[in-house]
Amino acid sequence: MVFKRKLDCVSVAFDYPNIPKAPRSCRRKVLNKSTDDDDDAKMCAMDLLASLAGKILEEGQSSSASSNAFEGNAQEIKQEDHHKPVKSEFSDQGNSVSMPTYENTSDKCVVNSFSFPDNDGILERTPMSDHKKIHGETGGNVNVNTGFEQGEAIDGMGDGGLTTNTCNLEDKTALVVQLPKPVCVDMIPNDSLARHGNHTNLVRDDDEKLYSSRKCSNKFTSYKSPAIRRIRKSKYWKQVSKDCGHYKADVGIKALYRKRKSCYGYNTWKHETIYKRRRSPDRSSVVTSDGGLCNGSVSKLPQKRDSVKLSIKSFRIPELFIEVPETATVGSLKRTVMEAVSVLLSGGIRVGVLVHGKKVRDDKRTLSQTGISSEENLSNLGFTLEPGGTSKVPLPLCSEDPVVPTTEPTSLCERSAAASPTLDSGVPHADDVINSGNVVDNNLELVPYQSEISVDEPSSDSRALVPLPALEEVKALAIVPLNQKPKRTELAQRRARRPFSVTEVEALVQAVEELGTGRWRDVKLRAFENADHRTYVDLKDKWKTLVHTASISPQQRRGEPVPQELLDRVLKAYGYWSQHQGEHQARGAPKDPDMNRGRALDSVVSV
DNA sequence: CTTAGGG
DNA sequence: CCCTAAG
Repeated sequence: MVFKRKLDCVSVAFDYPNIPKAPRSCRRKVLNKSTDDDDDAKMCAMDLLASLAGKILEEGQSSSASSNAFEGNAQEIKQEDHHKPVKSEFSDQGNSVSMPTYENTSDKCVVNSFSFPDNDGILERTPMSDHKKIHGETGGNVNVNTGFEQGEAIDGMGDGGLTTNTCNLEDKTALVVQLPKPVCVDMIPNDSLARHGNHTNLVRDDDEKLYSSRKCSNKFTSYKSPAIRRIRKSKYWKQVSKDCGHYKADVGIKALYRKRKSCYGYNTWKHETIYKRRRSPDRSSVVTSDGGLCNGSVSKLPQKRDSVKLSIKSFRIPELFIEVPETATVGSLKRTVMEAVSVLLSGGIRVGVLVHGKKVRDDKRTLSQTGISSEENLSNLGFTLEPGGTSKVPLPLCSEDPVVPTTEPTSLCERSAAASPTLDSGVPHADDVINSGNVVDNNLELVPYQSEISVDEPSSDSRALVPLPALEEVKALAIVPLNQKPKRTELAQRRARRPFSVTEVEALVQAVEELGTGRWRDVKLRAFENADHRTYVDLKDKWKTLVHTASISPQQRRGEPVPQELLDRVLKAYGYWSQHQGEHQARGAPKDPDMNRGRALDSVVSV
């Protein structure tokens, strides 16, 4: 019961309903993609904890108060949040990284770690450049550390109880969710525990350093028009990659950028799923999400006296990249981190149990059979978090219109209004907004670093990875993510394809006829001012293909057929402007007779 | 930031 | 659609 409450509490932490959709992306897909033969249940973060606990507990305290507990906790948390000065979030422990002086408004950071033992959350930021240092000079492979590499280090407890103080990874790139204060999983009803659960203080992990680098900061500051807005990237990102010194980071950031920019990413929060699971009526001490774990499998232990008590001190999750404009509120920052974590965890995580450093794969075995008992030296017990859980949530689709903010449908657990004024609104508040109105663009970027991992040569990357933990098992685990879904990643990074409609083509042709082929920005402004997803580069490219299309035989054309009439105009304009470079550059439709002579230009569709 | 052009 | 070089 007690432990249950605790779990609920934890779960609550992840339940952020109305979070303004940060760019979710397909990364999530990656996370969910992994398939494992293991019987390990695939579960979400909360479930994870629950599972662990349940697995180890001898007696399945079938508490039925889950729902209530859950809600109750949620409430409390909200209050807590409310009372907590925003400031403390970052200034605690003096460890918190003081924000360097940024010149720009937005910074991309790597969240190396954060923990949430009690109630405070401290987020540290790390500048890419430093990030590199931190992770060693393993080249751009640092990121490969995606997975949950391993867990271990269990601090035995003398009093018969088992305390798994840590379940973390060596990987420093991992985002650490730590529960410094042991979350006791104890069968013995204990109010203190329950209370404890409601007051989680975030404790900063001193081992993990996060920095911010101005290099990684950017200039997504004040855009004026959508057109302009959507143009800063390549250079910028390039810079970042250079500064950061590693490819992976570059990739990740780019992805972030894109996502933020136009919500091309897929909205993949799984809050809903998480929530549902949590709410599941038969959700007991053990979560059985995918036929994986079940109470039965772990309640073999003979008697109560042989029960095993343990507490999981911390879990570490893969590194996350977060981009937050300086103008963002603390609240949005919180949400960002929360979302990142939620996505990551909900994406699918499995728990591995290590006994004496060896992974126990047989879920059917009892703890005692496995050597886990109160009489054993529990320090031999370890847990690992493995990516690879399979999410059942359907892949999110890319929102067609980036301008339309997606509001979290599942706001069962209302977000604390106290956290930030902007919290309850799907739409960022003024202080959150950088751009003129594209909500999406203002959303924070979160990308599980893991998903950013190698794309082309996973094998080589994994090889060059950061030093892996000593344990063989651990190594294997660490590599899993890499080999599991490397390819997918690439796709996620690319902007979704959006074939031009005939209408768009027409508008483009029209504009080019009037402006020529060397003024894409103007074309954009004139004909695609409101098409945020069409950059002038896109238009230029489209024109390029149009010219090509018009030059080939209809049989060779693909995709939605473009009316020959338009193609004719394309060639006409192409020919015209090819001979009149520099002319009419000023503006206005070309009056050159040649242009109109060949065909009835006058019939051009107006606006 | 824009263009222009190759990938 | 991406990336880059160049202005």
